[in-house]
Amino acid sequence: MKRSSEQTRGERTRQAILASATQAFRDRGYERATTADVAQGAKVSEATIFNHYGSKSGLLLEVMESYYRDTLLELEEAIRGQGGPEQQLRVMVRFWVLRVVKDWSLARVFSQHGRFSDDPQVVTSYRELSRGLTGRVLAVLQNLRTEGKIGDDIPLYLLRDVIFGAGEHIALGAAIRPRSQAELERAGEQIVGLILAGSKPSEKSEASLASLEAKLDQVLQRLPEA
Amino acid sequence: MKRSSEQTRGERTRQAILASATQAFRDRGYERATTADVAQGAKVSEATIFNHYGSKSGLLLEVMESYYRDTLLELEEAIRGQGGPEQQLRVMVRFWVLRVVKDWSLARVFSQHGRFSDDPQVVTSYRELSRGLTGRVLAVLQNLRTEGKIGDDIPLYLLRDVIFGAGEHIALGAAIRPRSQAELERAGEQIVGLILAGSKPSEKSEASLASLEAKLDQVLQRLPEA
Amino acid sequence: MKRSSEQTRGERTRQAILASATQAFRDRGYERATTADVAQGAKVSEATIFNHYGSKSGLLLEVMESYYRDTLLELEEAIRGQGGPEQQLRVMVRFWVLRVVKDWSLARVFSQHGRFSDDPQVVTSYRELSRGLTGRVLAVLQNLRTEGKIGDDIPLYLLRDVIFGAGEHIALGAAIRPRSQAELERAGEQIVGLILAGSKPSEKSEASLASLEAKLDQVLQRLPEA
Amino acid sequence: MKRSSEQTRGERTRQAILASATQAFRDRGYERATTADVAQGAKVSEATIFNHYGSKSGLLLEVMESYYRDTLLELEEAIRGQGGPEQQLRVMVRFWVLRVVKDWSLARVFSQHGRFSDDPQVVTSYRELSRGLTGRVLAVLQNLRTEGKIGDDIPLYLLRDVIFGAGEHIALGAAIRPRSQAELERAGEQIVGLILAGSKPSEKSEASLASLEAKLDQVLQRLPEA
DNA sequence: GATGAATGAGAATTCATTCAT
DNA sequence: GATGAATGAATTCTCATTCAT
Repeated sequence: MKRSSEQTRGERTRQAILASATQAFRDRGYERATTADVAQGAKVSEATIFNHYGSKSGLLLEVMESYYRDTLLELEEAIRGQGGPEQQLRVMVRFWVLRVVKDWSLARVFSQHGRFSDDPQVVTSYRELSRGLTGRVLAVLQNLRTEGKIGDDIPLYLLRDVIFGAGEHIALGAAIRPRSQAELERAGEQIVGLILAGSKPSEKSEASLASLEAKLDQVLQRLPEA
Repeated sequence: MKRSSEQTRGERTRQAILASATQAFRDRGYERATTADVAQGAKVSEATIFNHYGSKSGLLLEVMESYYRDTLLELEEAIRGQGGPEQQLRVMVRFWVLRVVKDWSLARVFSQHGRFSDDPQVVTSYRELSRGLTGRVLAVLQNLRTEGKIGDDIPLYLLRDVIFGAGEHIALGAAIRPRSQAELERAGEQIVGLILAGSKPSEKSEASLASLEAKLDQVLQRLPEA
Repeated sequence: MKRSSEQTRGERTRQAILASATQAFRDRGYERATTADVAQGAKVSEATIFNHYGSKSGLLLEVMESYYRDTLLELEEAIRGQGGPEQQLRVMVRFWVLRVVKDWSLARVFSQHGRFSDDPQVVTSYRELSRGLTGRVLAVLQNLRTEGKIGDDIPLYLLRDVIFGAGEHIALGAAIRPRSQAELERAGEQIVGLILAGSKPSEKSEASLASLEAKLDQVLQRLPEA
Repeated sequence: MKRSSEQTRGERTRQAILASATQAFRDRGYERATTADVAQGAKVSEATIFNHYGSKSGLLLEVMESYYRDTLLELEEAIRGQGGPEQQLRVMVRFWVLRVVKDWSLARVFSQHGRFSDDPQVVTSYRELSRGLTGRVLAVLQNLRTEGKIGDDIPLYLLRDVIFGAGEHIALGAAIRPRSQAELERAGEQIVGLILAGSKPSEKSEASLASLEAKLDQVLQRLPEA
């Protein structure tokens, strides 16, 4: 009995369990999702789950890792070939808002248990994984600062917190009063707008307008009167 | 055996349970805090808890209500007598950041179970209570818009989400790398700065753009026709 | 609803559980006796067992302590008022043989898990308890040595091992081919006989021979010449 | 790929499993040694164990048989060419003490499960096997009795129980306070000494000496003073 | 008002065993 | 011969909840 894909039976089972667990954690949270739920969802026996993942927290670990891996891959994909850091930031924030709206519950499970799990591996792994994501954003913010688009007086971590925190709260609101994709993208744009406008070096922007004006004055002086 | 305060014995017991439960939920989260923990902390038997609060979720309900009531009271206190809405916003954000850093775990318990509890009363109540808090912020933001300090193009709920979301993420970061009170207050200031600067109506920059355009018109006039 | 004895309900339940557990461990051994078995035997729910004893190994601990306490008490009772150490030893060995025949399985559970339990309390406690018992025997052996009835060349611990080991093996044999109480008491006597005869200082038998010879000389002197 | 010995692959696998199982039972006891442990130790899959031995208790059966077979062989080897039965007894006891000290845990597994296994084959087989061993000792004791070195009043099974029981208890003590090989051999000698001295035909025994002495005293009283 | 005592309904985890390949 | 994969049946333990006193 062959399969088109080259997965072994075991591999397929693992995937089924992982998918079912992801769903279960999303729907019911970690503690209320039981291994029996997951087994049922994956159409395997509970014992099979333990054969593959060792423990419930081992399952969480892999759900987390797989989820972050995918997310990071999609994020890279989304910003590939985007021009400057500003454009990258726009894409990232949009991406993040949409993603967190879709998967808010899951993200919350990760952030809760990634911090407080009894299983130290979960904690360690979560820290690394989430750093992978936020680090990506911090890097772009750093580029923007280098380009002079973000002032020196505001710490980047704060902007990062604004991005991720606002994203989450939008998701949270969206859970109660659903919003269209367009609205969400717009919200993403506006967050970026807020950040760039609110944190741009203040003297400088007015300064450059002023500098333009000064140059125009020079042009005017050199031109004959109308 | 008298008591200076006029609480009955029952009332004192209720308070002890409430305090213990608050602590337990803060320390261990709702699911992992057991009624036995709470009973031990309050130095009463488990049965007494059920006499007073009927169920574990009933206990959560009262913890939540009592916490929000206190918080809202303190918030009102803090902004009492503050001048304009801008100043009020500053105070509120600073208050919120400090509060959420202190009680992040508890806030998370509320927000998690306020949304997903099996007990519908908890859900209903949470919605109202948190609206009470965010509504307070929205009102001030509305005032700022009326004063022309916030542009029409950015929805206020987004600014609210930025405030609350950023606050939470700062708290979250502070749990790993603790920050001094001064730093936190500064972060609060900067969030307000970001919001006000980033969302201020664009007349100002339009003003200088207009001035530039006027000058360009002059240039065009002085140049010979093509 | 009163009880003739002054035990509380809880106390009665504890006793019932203890009795049932003792029986279950005796009948099936520790690992194969389940907490469900014990609960059924005590006519309580499984949860009640855990309320009272905390864990299965906690239950074993108390079964062990209670059993040793009783046994030691009965032993003291049995040797109370017995004359010299030799008589005491006889009583003890007889007691021990009868006891171990009756409770061989239980003793084996203790000795197995008292040594290899994962629960360190069980191990510690077992060591103390069994020392209490064997110590009693060693003390009597020591007295016998002081009285010159046991030679210096044989270590007492060996005699102790003979007593306890032979007792167990008799019990073991009795499990296959049952023996009457009289037979068992006789076996006890014989073990003591073996020990006293086999380990008595060798000079002594020569001494008494010498004493006999001396007396015979006296007799000869008093008798008329042939 | 050749092998010097002529074992087939299957045979080699069987051996590896047997060795690993023996070790596992010794280290962890029957119940707590899992088939997974055994498989890991033998570097085969769990399924292979079942191919070869059918069940866990089938595995125990073969471990037991193989162990007793080896032990009996070594015992025969040890007493081969030893002179009289007394010398044979000495060798046997010494052998047994050393062996049981080394393999006390394993012996205990056999004796426990040989008696109480659910698998009747294990029980039957254990009975035969252990009879093979103790029978060997009984035979020698019988010879000693025939030689007049053991009195008629003490049953031989009791002496056998003393030998095996004392051996086990010495082993048990040695597990806590390790003893040198010399000490153990000495203990073996002393047990034999005890048995031979303690059970030798009673003509010379102290009881009759005492009785003789008593009669002499009577004679002396009836005789006139010298 | 308070509590000692008891419990039902799970929960995760273990483990010998089977079977298709 | 060997094994990867799967599983049924337990098993210990937890916890909110009830109720007689």
